[in-house]
Amino acid sequence: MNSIFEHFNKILPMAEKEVEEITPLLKTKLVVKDEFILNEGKTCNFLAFVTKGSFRSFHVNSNGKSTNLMLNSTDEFISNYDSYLSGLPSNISIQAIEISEVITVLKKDLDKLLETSLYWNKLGRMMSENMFLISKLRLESILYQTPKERYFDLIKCSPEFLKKYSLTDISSFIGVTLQSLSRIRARI
Amino acid sequence: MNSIFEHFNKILPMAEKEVEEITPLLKTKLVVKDEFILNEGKTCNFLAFVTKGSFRSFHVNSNGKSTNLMLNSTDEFISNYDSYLSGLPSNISIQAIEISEVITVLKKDLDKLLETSLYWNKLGRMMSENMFLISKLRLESILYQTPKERYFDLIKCSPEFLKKYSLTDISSFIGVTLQSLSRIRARI
DNA sequence: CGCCAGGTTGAAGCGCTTCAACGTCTGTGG
DNA sequence: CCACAGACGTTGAAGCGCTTCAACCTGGCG
Repeated sequence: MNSIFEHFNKILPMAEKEVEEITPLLKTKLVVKDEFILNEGKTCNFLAFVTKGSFRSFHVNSNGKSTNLMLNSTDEFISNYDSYLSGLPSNISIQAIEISEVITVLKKDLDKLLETSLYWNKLGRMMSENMFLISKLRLESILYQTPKERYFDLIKCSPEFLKKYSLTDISSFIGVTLQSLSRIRARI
Repeated sequence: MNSIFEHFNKILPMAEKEVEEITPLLKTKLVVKDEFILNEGKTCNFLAFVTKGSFRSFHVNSNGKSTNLMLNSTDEFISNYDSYLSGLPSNISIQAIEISEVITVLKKDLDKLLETSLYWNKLGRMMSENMFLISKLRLESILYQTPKERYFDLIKCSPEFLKKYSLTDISSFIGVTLQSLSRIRARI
């Protein structure tokens, strides 16, 4: 549980009261390689915090083409946040890339805290803001940059990406085929 | 002021107290055609609610290519929300497409309300959630769909788009050149 | 009338996709 | 210890869609 408390504390320091409120709501879960923690078509009724391993969130479009929306690893939250917020079915699936461990909390439990607690509303607002910033960064890189620029920015800003994820997953994240990424890498 | 109150009330009903808190912070502003209400490089220290007219938010990349991030019209908020949240310089400019009117509120004033008010924290969280949903929808349409699909989805879901905005602005919003959009439209 | 903004159309070129073949590394079973 | 399969990545060739540069059309306005 410690890593998720540290994470919350970094965003907005918790008092004793908040620790007591959230602790009974948290569940630790082991996930095997290739296991799905969310399936397209189901509503995402939880948030999960990665304590070990890594995950890919991907969408399959009407032509059967699969695209990685997000790649996430330790100390990051994974969920289909729009399905979580709206209660609508998820249009993405989330799958473990390797053997992993997550801490989960259910929406129905968090919603109870949001009714009255200023702390959890502030934290919720800050987390939504953060989700927004991540989503907007991703949108801007797709809108403003070429695949080549996206790749080189990615490995410049977070070189560990290449170690954490396969080129197949990275190419899908960048929005090109594996072959194109291979050629982008070849002509350095 | 009425339209922004209606907007807030739709998201989360206000009590007398909240109306009194927010009213002195709101300023109405007229904007002429082509006027910038935010310039790239400046920090966005306000939120603006459109009561009349329309705006485009656009980015100019390192090659000088300009791309419309958002197109907005009446009863919508405009701001560079990430610059607003982070305090960092904006990477986009916001320009009036036609003669317009907005209601603005400054971040420093809103931040004061956020310190103590449960209402404004709830509303802030819901607005962040909404900004996130908009940004994610946009990201997904760019990531998962072809320009052709984006265009036809756009005019199917909001036919008024074609009346509100020029094809030049729409093409830049969709992420193709004006010429390509023209050809997409031609081969129906 | 002439100008200009907004949109269309044509032709050449480039980048990404697709399909396909081929390397390379790793784990597994004979 | 070798043979083989399977996952992952590279490379080749053909094709398609978008871009670029350019010419042209049209309606609105001074």
